[in-house]
Amino acid sequence: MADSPQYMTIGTVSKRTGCKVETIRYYERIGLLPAPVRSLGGHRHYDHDALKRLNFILRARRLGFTLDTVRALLSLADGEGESCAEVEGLAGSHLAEVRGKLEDLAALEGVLTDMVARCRGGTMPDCPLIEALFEDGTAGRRDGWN
Amino acid sequence: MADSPQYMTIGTVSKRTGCKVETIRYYERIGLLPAPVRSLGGHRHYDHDALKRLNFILRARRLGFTLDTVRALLSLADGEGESCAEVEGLAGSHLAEVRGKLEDLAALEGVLTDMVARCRGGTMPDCPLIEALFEDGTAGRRDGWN
DNA sequence: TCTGGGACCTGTAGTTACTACAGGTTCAAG
DNA sequence: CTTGAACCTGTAGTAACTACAGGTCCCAGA
Repeated sequence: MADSPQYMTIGTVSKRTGCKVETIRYYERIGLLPAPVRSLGGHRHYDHDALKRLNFILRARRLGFTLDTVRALLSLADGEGESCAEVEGLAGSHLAEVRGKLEDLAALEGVLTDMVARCRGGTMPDCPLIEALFEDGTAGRRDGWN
Repeated sequence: MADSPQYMTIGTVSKRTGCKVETIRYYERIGLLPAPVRSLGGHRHYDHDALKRLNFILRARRLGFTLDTVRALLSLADGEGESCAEVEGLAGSHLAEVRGKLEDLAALEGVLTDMVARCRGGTMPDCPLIEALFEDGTAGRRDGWN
């Protein structure tokens, strides 16, 4: 509204969305954003729809959806498919995943808290935390954690 | 005890630890595991210390420590440093991270649950979940989520 | 003693979701 | 017309593995 009437440069879009310039180009490369029109010199010019679409992507990402799921969500939003039911399916299974991760993390937190607590006070070798890692004892329930 | 008296092949180690063969070789390549002795033909032969060390790594990974932190933990376990205090530092800051992620995930779960609930029943376009992603509304507090 | 095939070897490329260059071109203000 | 910030492409790096391809070794059974 206050910047430029008909188009935005990639830098402007970046500032408005908080998404880095390289990431915007990346989203275009992998086909999440359509290729925008270009200036004579080859600079990208974006319109408001592009901004809306990028914001959609960014919000979905913030909610933890993978880019593949975002792609699916976008094509549903674009009108392919029966929409609501499918969207609910995608969101539902993502939600299940999130709940699984929550459980794992909570368990992890417990074990770590324990370990750190046992550590308190010592300053010499034979650290109980190191020992705990060497001894057996199933801590944290499954892999896939970074 | 029941397998082979003096050495184990990489496959045996894999079965005993649940760690894939390729991952074991990977850990060796990046210097987390020492290079084992080799047979005349070039096959790796592991002893019990190697098994212990690998189990240490795997447990630390299950607790969500990064390989870099595991490396630090291992060198502390190997006797470099004052041990306990430093270990507590590493574990403590990891714990803080885990707690941060827990908070984020919990917030996420709330928003997703809401969205999915709002979706219930509909089968036509104008899905409220898609709408929610297009509209403004700060959902999920920070990035870094996959 | 020979042989078949499963286990092992190295080295490279793919995965996810970006980020960070290098080396060059364009745009717009002064 | 000149600067220099912003833009361009293309490639490589990040974490922590995983998955080949193409070849070699080992050992149990005949």
